[in-house]
Amino acid sequence: MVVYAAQGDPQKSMALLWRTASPDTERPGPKPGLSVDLIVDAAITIADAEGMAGLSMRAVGDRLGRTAMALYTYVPSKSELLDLMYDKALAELAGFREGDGWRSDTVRWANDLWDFYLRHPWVLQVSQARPVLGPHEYVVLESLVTILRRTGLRPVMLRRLVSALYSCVREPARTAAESRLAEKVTGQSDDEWWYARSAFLKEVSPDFAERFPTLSWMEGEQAFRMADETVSYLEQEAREAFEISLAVLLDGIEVAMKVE
Amino acid sequence: MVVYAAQGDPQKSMALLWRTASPDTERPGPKPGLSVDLIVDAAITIADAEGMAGLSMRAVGDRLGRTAMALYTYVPSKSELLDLMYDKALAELAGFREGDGWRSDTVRWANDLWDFYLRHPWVLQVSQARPVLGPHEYVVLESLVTILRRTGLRPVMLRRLVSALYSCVREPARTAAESRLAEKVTGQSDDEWWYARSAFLKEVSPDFAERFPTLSWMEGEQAFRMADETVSYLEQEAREAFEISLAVLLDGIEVAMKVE
DNA sequence: GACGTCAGTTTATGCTGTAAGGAGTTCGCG
DNA sequence: CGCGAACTCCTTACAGCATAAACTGACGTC
Repeated sequence: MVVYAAQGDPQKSMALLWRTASPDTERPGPKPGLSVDLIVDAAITIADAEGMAGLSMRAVGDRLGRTAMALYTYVPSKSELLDLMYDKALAELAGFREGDGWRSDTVRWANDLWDFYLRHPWVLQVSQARPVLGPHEYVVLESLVTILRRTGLRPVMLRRLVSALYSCVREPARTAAESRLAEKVTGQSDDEWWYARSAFLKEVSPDFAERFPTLSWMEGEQAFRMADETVSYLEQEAREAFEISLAVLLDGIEVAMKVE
Repeated sequence: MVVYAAQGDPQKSMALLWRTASPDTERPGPKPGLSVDLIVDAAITIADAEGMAGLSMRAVGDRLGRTAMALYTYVPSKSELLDLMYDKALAELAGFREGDGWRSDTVRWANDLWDFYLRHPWVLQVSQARPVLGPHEYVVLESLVTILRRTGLRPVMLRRLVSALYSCVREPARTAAESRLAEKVTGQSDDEWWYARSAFLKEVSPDFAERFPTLSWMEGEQAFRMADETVSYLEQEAREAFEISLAVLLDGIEVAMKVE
């Protein structure tokens, strides 16, 4: 399921994301036993392990030895919590350093992003429409734009390339990430799953080769689903789609540089 | 939220998807008042209008004048229903006819897919890991492979290109689709939303320009968010990302053709 | 008319996010 | 010191979700 950015008071959301609140003077009442960061960390741990479907306020509370309602002291709603999780996770990508040239740097940036998405598959379920406007989103963006600025292309073009680069990482990463999660949750590997299904495919459509001749031709010549031992065939395909899209996009940038 | 393919008995799922059941002899008991197709159509109508979040078994039942439980006579579970919805919606793309050349055909194919995703945004929430193995998925795939076969590229390369092409449509389409849905659900346009947020962005990070100099440079030179009247700025950007990715990918294919 | 089969309903269970209200702790102020 | 305000955290409650289980009543065949 897709999760949209929090719909609450924008001022408070932004203050929480950028951590500009905290007067932190001595105040009456019992000392806080939790903190926003503790809660966000617990939530990220759960989401990494169980996926977005396993992330409930009760689950986060349990992990911290509290009830679900205790969290609402620190965080106004689940959707704000998700924004905070998203931003905090992105902090992992904040350490990017520029290297030799724009092309190799872009490849490195894209690979870091790919790895990040596979570490935190749930991040891909946070909607990009109405994006989370947290600090680390901008840090990651700043890294990429800094790299690409060296191409000398104009800002208009750059903005489009940024979107295109994100696309070519995100979509295949989503497939790969969902594939891993499905294996964890169902206990069945992709390859097993595919093997079971494809048997029934022949049963249910015995004339498959006549109905889909070109498709059958394309699939027919491949070495038969020789998956590597640790990574499913489907995930390998996703990875290849990512690499080819990226390579072609980078070639396209070089062409654009010569034209301008 | 992402929705995974049905986990039930694979044989029954496949039979339902490919409609190979229906002995349809005269049987005792009351005449069925509904049918799988009626249910699937109702569900698609709801999902188109309200998004995946608005799609519940109760909602589908209500629309057909039945209770939620009545649906279970026809469909084993909600997740099977989703598979059926997915496949039936895809049937809209089944009429593709080949035209002049592989390049223009691919552009047309990609544009059809883009329009399709914007008509049925929820389709993008159906996971591609463990894909729905329904007939129309294969029809669409067959169309694309038939087009690309004319490039003369080898099957291994073709398979990668197919993935890459899907990626470059799906990810930006997802952003555009979610943007439209967010407008419908929240009643606030993307542009209004952005305007409200960006005000607080300056408040919460007054040193934005110093922290993110390159980003500020890139954004600074643009004509200030002059959105067209019907389509939000964010959606325009998504559309541009799609077009540029596609163009670059097609150029890449032409290069590959010369190399082989 | 009895019996088996099936459409569709009602009821119930265990989830979800979160609103409302209350209990108990700790501070500043008089 | 004592009081009230502020604060954390809890219990309870509600609406909505998918769906299991048991039931009702309609229909065809014997």
